[in-house]
Amino acid sequence: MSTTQMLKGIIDGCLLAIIYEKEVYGYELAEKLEQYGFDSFSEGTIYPLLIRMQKEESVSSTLKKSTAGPKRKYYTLTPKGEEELQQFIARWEKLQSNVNLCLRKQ
Amino acid sequence: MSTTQMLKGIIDGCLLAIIYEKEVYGYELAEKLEQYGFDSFSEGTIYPLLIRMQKEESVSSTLKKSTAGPKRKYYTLTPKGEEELQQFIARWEKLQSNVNLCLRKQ
DNA sequence: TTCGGTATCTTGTAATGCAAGATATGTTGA
DNA sequence: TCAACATATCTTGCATTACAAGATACCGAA
Repeated sequence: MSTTQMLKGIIDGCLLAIIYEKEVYGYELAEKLEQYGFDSFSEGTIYPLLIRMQKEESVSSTLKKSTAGPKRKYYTLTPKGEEELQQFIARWEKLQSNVNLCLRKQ
Repeated sequence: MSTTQMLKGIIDGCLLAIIYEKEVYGYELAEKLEQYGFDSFSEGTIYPLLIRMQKEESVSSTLKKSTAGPKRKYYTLTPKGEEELQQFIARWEKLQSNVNLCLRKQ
């Protein structure tokens, strides 16, 4: 993952972090991101990302019955996903530092 | 500018911040970004951005002779650009806080 | 006069976030 | 019973983006 991916891929990292914390399903992820202050990540953003991440073997999923509604697809991190989370954190911290260097000057 | 633009448009904000600090030309901007820790923003990224920002009247430019080489196009912020810089700073701070909320949990 | 460094710009590509909407399941109440 | 609603996932198509690669041009010095 290059710097490009970093700039564009901030949500990926957030998803990894939330999944790491606790097994969650897609719909729940959208709600959590909103709780954390993001302005509305539609499912049109999240589901394709989860599918991609599963194809890349960063997450795995299992279907479970819901109390109300169709089956939920719960996601957990694979070892590869955990590694990617660590790499994301490192890149995110570098990005923060770089951008803040640009801004501090004024 | 939406959240999408925010995620993708971090470099825009950095350019605005650097130009605000001091009149600069494109080639110089690429060097500064590298100084600040960014991993190599090629001119293929920066020049199209500057052209777009000028079209949107966030920056204005004047040509000046160089000590060595072709004329340099020096950029300064317009009032609109200054306003956008302030908006970028606000969005950047919100983004930092949101992402760090996701990460802090683990 | 040619070579290397400086400087800007263009073209084409892959990836991204998302709006919009399709699809499916379960609960509830009229 | 069955219509309405909330839950839940997935797909399609679009505009934007960062960037690699390379074209163009100018200048000074060897």
